[in-house]
Amino acid sequence: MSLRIVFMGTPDYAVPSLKSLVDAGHQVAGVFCQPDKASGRGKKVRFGPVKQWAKEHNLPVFQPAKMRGEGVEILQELQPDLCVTAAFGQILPRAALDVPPMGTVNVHASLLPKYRGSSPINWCLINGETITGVTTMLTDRGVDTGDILLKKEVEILPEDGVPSLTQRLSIEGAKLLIATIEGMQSGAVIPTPQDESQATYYPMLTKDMGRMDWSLSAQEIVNRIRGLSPWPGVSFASDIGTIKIISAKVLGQETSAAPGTVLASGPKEGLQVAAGNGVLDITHLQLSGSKAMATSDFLRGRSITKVQ
RNA sequence: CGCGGGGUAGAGCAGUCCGGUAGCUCGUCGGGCUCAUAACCCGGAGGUCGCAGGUUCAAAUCCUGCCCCCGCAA
Repeated sequence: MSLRIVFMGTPDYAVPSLKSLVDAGHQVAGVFCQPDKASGRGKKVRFGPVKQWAKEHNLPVFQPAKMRGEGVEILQELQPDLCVTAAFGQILPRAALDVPPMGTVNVHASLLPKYRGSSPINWCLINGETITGVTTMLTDRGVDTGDILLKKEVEILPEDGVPSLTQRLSIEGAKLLIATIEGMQSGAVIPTPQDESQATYYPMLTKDMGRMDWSLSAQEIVNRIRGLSPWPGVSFASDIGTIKIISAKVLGQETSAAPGTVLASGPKEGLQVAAGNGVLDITHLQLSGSKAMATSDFLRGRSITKVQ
């Protein structure tokens, strides 16, 4: 049976879920996303991915600055059976949660109750997890604390960064969402409270998390590079300016050199730096103001002798 | 008008302020040396200096307009 649904989401991660609702034949009565912000070079206003997609498919878009008040009024007028959220970026007030009779389903990019919070994908990578997943849950007043509906595991590949993992999770999330709604309608899906003793919460990322700490092990540094890409990234100061690491790997050797010591730097050797444990081989980097490139290319025209 | 960096050989850069022979590292091609090499030596090829116009005896360099790329900030 087709439902009348209001969708709330903003970035790329949310698009497949929205699309799956439309493809499944549900009536998407409205799409909420964060207000447009002047962004990018030149301060141009550009639409977020969800708004873009919604516009292209002639779905009504609403962008209240705050859900409380104005947003809730719009929601009430839309009279949805169900609300679906996916990386919406706003916490819904109780008045909004009270609107849809069937509740508000959130598509969260982790295996709840682990990795609650706004940046689960980043944190999984930072912590070096090998398995993550997506969870559908009934939103309550806490952050990612509602009853669980369905979960699906997703493997994290060694070469995964935030963009690639986000893409796979968003697709799995979209499938899980459809299965969840079907299950709710048939009664096959039973909301299950989260095990609070297993819960973990991770905060939003901040810019200063991207500062390099050479005392970490090479593997930990690699994990951070993966989990903090593309923003804020991991960067360090060098004798020629601030350098952001695009990708790096752990070199299979030990060193007694102090963390932060440049062990090799050249077009052929690449850039090898001693970490707290092991050696970091920086394979792709980007000098501030310049574009990203392979380290071997970069070192044809520049040389790095010191890092901090 | 948010701030800023950049476009020069296949790649990455210097040269531009102060106009005057197109330079460096790597790659590539040929030759040499070595038990050997991400080693070394010798030699060569390869560039409308982003595009268009202007100034000049002379423009990568100075002036004007345009195109494209990137960092910060948000």
